[in-house]
Amino acid sequence: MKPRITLKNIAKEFGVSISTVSKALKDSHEISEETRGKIKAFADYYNYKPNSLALQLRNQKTSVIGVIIPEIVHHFFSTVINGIEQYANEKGYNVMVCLSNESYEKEVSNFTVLTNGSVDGLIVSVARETQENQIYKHFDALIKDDFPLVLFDRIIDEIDCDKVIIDDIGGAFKATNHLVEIGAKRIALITTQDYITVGSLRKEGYLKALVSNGIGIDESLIYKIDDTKDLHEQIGKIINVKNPPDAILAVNEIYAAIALKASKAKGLSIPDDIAIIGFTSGLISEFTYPPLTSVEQHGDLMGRQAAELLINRIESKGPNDFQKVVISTGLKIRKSTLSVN
Amino acid sequence: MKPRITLKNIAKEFGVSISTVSKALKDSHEISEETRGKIKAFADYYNYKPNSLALQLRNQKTSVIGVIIPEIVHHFFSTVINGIEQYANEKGYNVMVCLSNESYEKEVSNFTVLTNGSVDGLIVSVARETQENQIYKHFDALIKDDFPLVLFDRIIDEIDCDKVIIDDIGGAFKATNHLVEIGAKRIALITTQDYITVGSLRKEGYLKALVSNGIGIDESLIYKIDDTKDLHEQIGKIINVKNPPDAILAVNEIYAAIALKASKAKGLSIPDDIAIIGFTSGLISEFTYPPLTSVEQHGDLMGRQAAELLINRIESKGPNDFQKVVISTGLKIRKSTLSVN
DNA sequence: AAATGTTACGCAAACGTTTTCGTGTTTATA
DNA sequence: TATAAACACGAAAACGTTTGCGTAACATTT
Repeated sequence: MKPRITLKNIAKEFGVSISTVSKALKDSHEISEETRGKIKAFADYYNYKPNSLALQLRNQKTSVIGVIIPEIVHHFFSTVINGIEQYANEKGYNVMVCLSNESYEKEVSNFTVLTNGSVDGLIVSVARETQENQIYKHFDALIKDDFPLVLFDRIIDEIDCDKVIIDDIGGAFKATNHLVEIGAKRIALITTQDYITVGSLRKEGYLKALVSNGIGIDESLIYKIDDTKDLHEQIGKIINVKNPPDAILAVNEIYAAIALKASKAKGLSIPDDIAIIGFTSGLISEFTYPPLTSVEQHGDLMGRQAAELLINRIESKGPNDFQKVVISTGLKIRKSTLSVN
Repeated sequence: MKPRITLKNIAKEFGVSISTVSKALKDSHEISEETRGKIKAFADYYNYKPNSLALQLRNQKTSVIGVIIPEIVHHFFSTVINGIEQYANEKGYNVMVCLSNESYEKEVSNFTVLTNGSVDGLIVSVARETQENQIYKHFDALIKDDFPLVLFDRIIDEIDCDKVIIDDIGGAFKATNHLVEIGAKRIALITTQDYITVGSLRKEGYLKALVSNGIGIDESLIYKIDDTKDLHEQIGKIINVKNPPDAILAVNEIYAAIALKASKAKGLSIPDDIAIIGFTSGLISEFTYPPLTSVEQHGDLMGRQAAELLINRIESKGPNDFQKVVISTGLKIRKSTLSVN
């Protein structure tokens, strides 16, 4: 790569000082019209652009936001990034994305790299392993230094910072209510392991709805999927019993789609024999047969919110109280809960 | 935010020079065991970490890779980013993601920001608008300076740099052949506007397969979708005619899924009345009913390749010839082309 | 006793920029 | 004609780091 042209180069070219060049390029009245013209023409011709590293160092500001997420090949997270990027860009920030791959170690290493001055603030969704082990040292270090930090979706209550979450309880509540309304009696919940906060929150909403409808809680209808094992097998077992549930609430799109597939394979009719709702963020629900009723998560909005909180934090002088923003969900009703009759 | 601790702080604390501190922290033998110990303990206690901006400026290296893609809420692109991130990380690089949103202007502005010293190299998939207008000034500027650049998927032939592409021709060829093999006579192609390179390459493979099978080319079976208009309407028109095609090759998953939906709505049986194949990168194809046979694109691999080419370019001294790597596709056969009979 | 070697540190340049504060020269004012 | 502005520029510090070189003070060798 050719070395980039610098102020020093230009200065040498005209036998003037670096500061003269700098001022000339900034149209300072301190520099004569003549000198200014020459320098600007030259700089323009050689496509001079100030080295942003130097500027960042001098201004003690990078205008970069770091984002650490568990994975990127996941529709929900990409919509969030999209939202972050949109808002950040409007405000003149760039986005640096790092993946933890659900690993604690990787998350910590991302923290170390990003908080060494490369970014002005951090937006994080916690890795599964971190949630599992509950080791938050890397967060504590940031908090102690008042480093701008926003957690989203997979948050940690103990950490004192701005947070953005989906209204998981409300979403599951609405969905479960809907299932009750269409006549379901034995509503199964397909969820994640307990340490995944969103999983347990959705379970909470599910339980709340059952209670408020006077339906008894049947623990045997709550299935906790292990994401590291075969999904089709685990979910198949829920459907392939003598007396399967008459409705299913799945905490994500994949679980719901697999349950749908398994139900059809067993010859059950949907929604008449079994109604299915999934939390969603992707396009699958729309294209299954029948299409899946789903709890919509508005990842874009979540990303925008997170970015807004972070940038406010970065640019604010005084200490403000930390906020916890809740993004409400929508229930998109499709054929998997809508009897044609 | 609390100001971060620097070498200068530590130096002042112990009344030594900055260089002494720097050397002590690097375990230099030039510094006495005693001084070294004190300094390291202090630095450790206050969690000193060298400011990476300063290092980047000094070393003239950021260890950051810039990635510019048209959109991120797109399964294919997220898999590519995933691949890039994986490989980059293995090599000690970080990834900065920018979105062009298919806009020429945004792409240019991303170029400007990223090439001002923030990144060591750039991986780009060209925005639709740029392909449409064929204005490549921003690329030319980079090429002239030998700035490390890799194009992927949506590439520009005229630009002299490393490139990674999907074997679009081969993929479409294989898919079309498969359709012929299962007995299709009137194979429609649902593709994009011509200026989208991948679209026209896939069309090329489609045509090649027809020719090699001695099937006449019927231009009226080639449908060019306008992404800015209603997809369901445009694709519906293809199916809802007296004599619809008996097979469809769609250049992406969404087109294929919509065609499938429209066919079912019309009461056509799949694959017996109409067989469907889509290029894919997402999960939709797996969960439609029936599941869609698809041309798999291996975005992860593509990302890894792009990152590898770029990092080699960044780290290589002498000028090497530019490479064009072709990632081959797979044909995943599912029920949409597999008659149950 | 002189020469040499070792130890333990500091100085200063370099990366590229901005900006404050001089300062020498010219021009305008009293 | 002396004095004050106005003009046009340069020096240097600052952001935080690394590193080659210089050098005192002390230790060892011949």
